[in-house]
Amino acid sequence: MGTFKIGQLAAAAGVGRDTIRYYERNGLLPAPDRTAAGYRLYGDVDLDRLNFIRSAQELGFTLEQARQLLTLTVSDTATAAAVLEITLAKIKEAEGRLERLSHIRDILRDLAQDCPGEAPASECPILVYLAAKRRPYQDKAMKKEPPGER
Amino acid sequence: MGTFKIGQLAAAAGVGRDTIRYYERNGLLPAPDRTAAGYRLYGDVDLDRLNFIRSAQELGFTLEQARQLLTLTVSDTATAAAVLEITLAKIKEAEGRLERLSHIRDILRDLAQDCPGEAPASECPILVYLAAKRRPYQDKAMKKEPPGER
DNA sequence: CTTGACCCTGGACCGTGGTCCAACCTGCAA
DNA sequence: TTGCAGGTTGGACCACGGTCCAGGGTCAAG
Repeated sequence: MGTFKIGQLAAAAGVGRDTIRYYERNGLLPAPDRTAAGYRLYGDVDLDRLNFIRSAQELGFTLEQARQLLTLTVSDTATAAAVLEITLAKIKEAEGRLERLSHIRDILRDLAQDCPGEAPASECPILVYLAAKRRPYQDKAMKKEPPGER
Repeated sequence: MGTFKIGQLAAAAGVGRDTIRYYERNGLLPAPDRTAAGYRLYGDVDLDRLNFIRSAQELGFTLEQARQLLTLTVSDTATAAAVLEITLAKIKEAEGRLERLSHIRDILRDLAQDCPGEAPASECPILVYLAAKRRPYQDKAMKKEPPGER
């Protein structure tokens, strides 16, 4: 407990020194006190914050979302509803990804099943599938959100 | 049929001109013939290649993998086994992601369920979860592969 | 002849989450 | 005193898959 320099905090949290400075630059950690020589000084709260961030990342939150969640934890006017909103959005996002991804897995699995090990690649149903005609592209003038599973 | 300039190919494939030049630089499309003025000239095979790439991307393949798959389709010595290998790896990858992601969704769903809409944020189980102590970090000296769902 | 649409090149820039580097300063031990 | 581990800064660089831009050339229509 007490105060650490950046290397100690980094070691305790399992991140790099640069990561801590990066978080500071991006508003995930407050600018810490400094020694006379300019060394950053941290306390247990900072370790807690780093751990919070890591937990949030493991749940798929971006750093920006982690920042928002941290703001809510220290706010004394925020209600749980704000946290719930972020979380519900994350759940929807996860479900969308799950659906797309399991669809992809199903297609790949079916194709792989029919693939004869020997035999020239040209007969492989996977390549046949990929080479199959697509409906010709029509504009829709939509931008954003490229293909892939996300 | 016949030959297009880059803008026509781009429109037909539903990608940007820059994307086509980017693919060329990265070996996904062969360097095309040029007019006397230096304009790129494409044919139907190029459209097929672009469509192949888009299909591959939709199945979650990276451009590098798409490039490998394209190489296999034109190779006359390659066997289906090589394609299968890439595909099986992709399936395993998809399954890993699915597992991690559905685990995340489950946790978020449980937390969201217990979250009281009104009430100060500090009582929200989501924030409580994120603020919970982690087992202190011990080195393991492993690098690579940060947290998150991937 | 000019206009506009299209094409060329090389290079910068985007988001995300860092990582690495040079050049310098500090604090402690031998 | 010197060495070395640690700290400081600003800025460059990584993957990935593009996107955009400036400064020029080309080509057909009016």
